[in-house]
Amino acid sequence: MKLSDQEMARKSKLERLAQENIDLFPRKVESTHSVYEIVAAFSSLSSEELEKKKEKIIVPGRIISVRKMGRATFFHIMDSRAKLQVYLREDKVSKRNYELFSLIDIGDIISVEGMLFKTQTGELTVLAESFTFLAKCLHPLPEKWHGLQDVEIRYRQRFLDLIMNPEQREVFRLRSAMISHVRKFFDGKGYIEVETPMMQPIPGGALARPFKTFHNALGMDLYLRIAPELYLKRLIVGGFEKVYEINRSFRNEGISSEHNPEFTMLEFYEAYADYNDMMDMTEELIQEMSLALLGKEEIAYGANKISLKRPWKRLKFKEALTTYSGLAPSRFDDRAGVIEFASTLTPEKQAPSYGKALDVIFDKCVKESLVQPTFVLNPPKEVSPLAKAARDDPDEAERFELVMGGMEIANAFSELSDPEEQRIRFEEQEQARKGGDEDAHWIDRDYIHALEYGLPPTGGEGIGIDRLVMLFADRKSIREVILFPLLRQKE
RNA sequence: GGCCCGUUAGCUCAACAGGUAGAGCAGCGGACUCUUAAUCCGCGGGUUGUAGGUUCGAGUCCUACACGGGUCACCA
Repeated sequence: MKLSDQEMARKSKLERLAQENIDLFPRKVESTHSVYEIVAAFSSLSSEELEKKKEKIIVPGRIISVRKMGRATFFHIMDSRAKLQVYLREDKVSKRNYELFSLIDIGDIISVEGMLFKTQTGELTVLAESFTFLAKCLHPLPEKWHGLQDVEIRYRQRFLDLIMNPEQREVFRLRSAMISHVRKFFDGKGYIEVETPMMQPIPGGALARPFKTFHNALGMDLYLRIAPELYLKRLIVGGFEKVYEINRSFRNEGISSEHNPEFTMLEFYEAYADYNDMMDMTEELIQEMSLALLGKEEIAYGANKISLKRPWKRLKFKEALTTYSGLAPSRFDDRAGVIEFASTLTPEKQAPSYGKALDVIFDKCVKESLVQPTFVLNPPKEVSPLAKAARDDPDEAERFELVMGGMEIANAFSELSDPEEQRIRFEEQEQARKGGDEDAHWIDRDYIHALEYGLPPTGGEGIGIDRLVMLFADRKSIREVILFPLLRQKE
């Protein structure tokens, strides 16, 4: 790897530091505060108050800017949440140490010991008495004014993105807070958090293509899970009334601004509940989350404002089709015509049936129109092999999809609990699979066996956490809310 | 996978119609003890994504490839 002139300069400074007998990789640094803690605790104090306090602090951080003026230097250090100015004077730190400081570059990590004061412009600043070298940054940092813009570098070298772009750090801080909120919410309702297999002999719980792997010792094919659903329902059979899991699922499909091959899903199941209860709980969870983390019930998403005020719109799947698809309601009576129409939307794959065709039309023509949170109720049963049939129509499923900002955020149903019907539905899926539908559900006999021990009436739901973060953080690409999104290998 | 767009110094970007690749920041040297996009003086830094082609001459035109973005398809 060829070094640039700037990298050579940094490397030679590192060597000179080594010659000065400075520990280049110290094991531990004592500190009294983080940068953020200092800013939070002392910013509001006046010069006089700081003077009186004589607070001596030791604070570590990364140098992000330097302004040298002869025998004095101002620079800023930062931590993940704040930055702090340091004032370094030759007469305070000794001539030798002041010269040593010239071996330190923007990007290096140091700790500074000194007293706090305020400059003439009122900025909280550390008057340094000494500094300790903690780590060398061997590459120049991106430009201070524009930061790092190149999306490819931002994703491939996320650490650089995080160093340079504070708003990006905030996205991931928000993501973390959202996940904490989810846990608090369910723990508070008496749910227990569980972990179910990510490697499964039969990938179930959703209609999607899996990643395949192999266990050497057992000589056994395994699949990365496409959903935790069937295992969570086994736990309901086992007697846990309320379970949730928040973790990764994997789908071997296209990558887009709404799809990453591995993504984080919240799934929760509650015995003696149905999909109506799930709707109430979803509204409550997301609305409270917004109030708690964003301080409001309305979120800005691109040019749109999304109101999370309850209750949210509830719309029958068929109504959604007739209202938003642009097709006259009467056209939906012509089953062959609907299949024909759906096929024009997906020329590479003919919709094999009426239910599938309706689903295609919903995806292509309806979803993007639903910006405000909308529960789309009762989609075709045939695309919902794990849901109970609707109470008033045997062709519909007792299921909803929550659509928001044009994206599907959640999917829930009153769980199918009749083992015999489940077996028939699996067999129908098997037929579709044989007919070339690679996404059709596999037959999971062990799951049917579990159902035979009795699954109580159960409501269950999955929420796409990444997409929810996109909405809360106002990001248009799922890669912006996943720390390390999958990219093609370079070279 | 199809189509469109992009790839120039460490970073952010210029370079008209094909005619010696530039700027700001960053870096290096110098001046400067309240600066904060510090300021002032000087200097270095490029296989223009890769490989070919057209041309007297290619960052610029053509072809292929790589990577990224967008979009459609596939898919939640």
